[in-house]
Amino acid sequence: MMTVKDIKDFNAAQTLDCGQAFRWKEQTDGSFKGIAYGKVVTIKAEGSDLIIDGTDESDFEAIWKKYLDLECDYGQIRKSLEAIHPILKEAAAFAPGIRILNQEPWEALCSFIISQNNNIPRIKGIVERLCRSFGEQIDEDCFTFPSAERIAALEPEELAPIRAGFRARYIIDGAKKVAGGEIDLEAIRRMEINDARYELMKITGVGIKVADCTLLYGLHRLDCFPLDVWMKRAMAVLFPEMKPEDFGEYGGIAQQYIFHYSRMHPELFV
DNA sequence: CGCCAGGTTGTCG
DNA sequence: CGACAACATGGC
Repeated sequence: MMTVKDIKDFNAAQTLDCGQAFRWKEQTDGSFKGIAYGKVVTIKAEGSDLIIDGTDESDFEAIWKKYLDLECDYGQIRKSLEAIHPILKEAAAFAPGIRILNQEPWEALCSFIISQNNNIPRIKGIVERLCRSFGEQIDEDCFTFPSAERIAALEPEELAPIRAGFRARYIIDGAKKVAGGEIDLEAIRRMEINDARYELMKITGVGIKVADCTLLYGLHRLDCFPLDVWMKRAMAVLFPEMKPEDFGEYGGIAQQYIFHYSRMHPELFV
């Protein structure tokens, strides 16, 4: 158990249930239980403190501090974003505790391949079955996200039980290219943004949007601004005069504020 | 039943 | 080049 005192600009629900990650489950007490980097933890806020159950100082320093992006000054970033547009200011004020997670790159890539033409509850279900079927069991009812190597060895029919539909062969193609070294996610992390996109789009089933989600959520490229159906609506209705690049080096964080704000206010788009 | 969901692909004109 | 159906699956 670890307590992080006096934490600012972080809210577990806003961060873990805003559509950037698909494996965190809200518990009856309002905490969130999840798995990353092979470890299971439960995260909750108590007043201005952040409590992480199932970890210790060493794992916190090695994993969770980075995973939750606690080293980044979101107060400062939010202030700079708020100056860009009044509606962005409103969206940021609506969920000021959102942070962009540092997810495992392959998990982010695979999860967003699954996300295409799909809805969030069903994405969560497919990811859950994927982990339960092919991940490593950590404890009762807890499984890791299966490695690219594990998935690369499967035939499409073996993925049928997770009910990913037409995405099954995309998942396997991605796994083969990552496991085989044809695509080096850590090298992509440091590439110029368009080269990075081009590399990821060598995978069948990865277009610009899945590439940008992988870059933002898996490789922490905060300037990536993924445009899904919600963001396209939001841009057309709320920011008609703006383009993604106008949101600057922290556009990805702006995108997450806007995405969450839009999903919580569907009446804006009827 | 038809439409939609954090899209992408292949195929037309 | 741009438009558009098809792609599995499940909820409404």
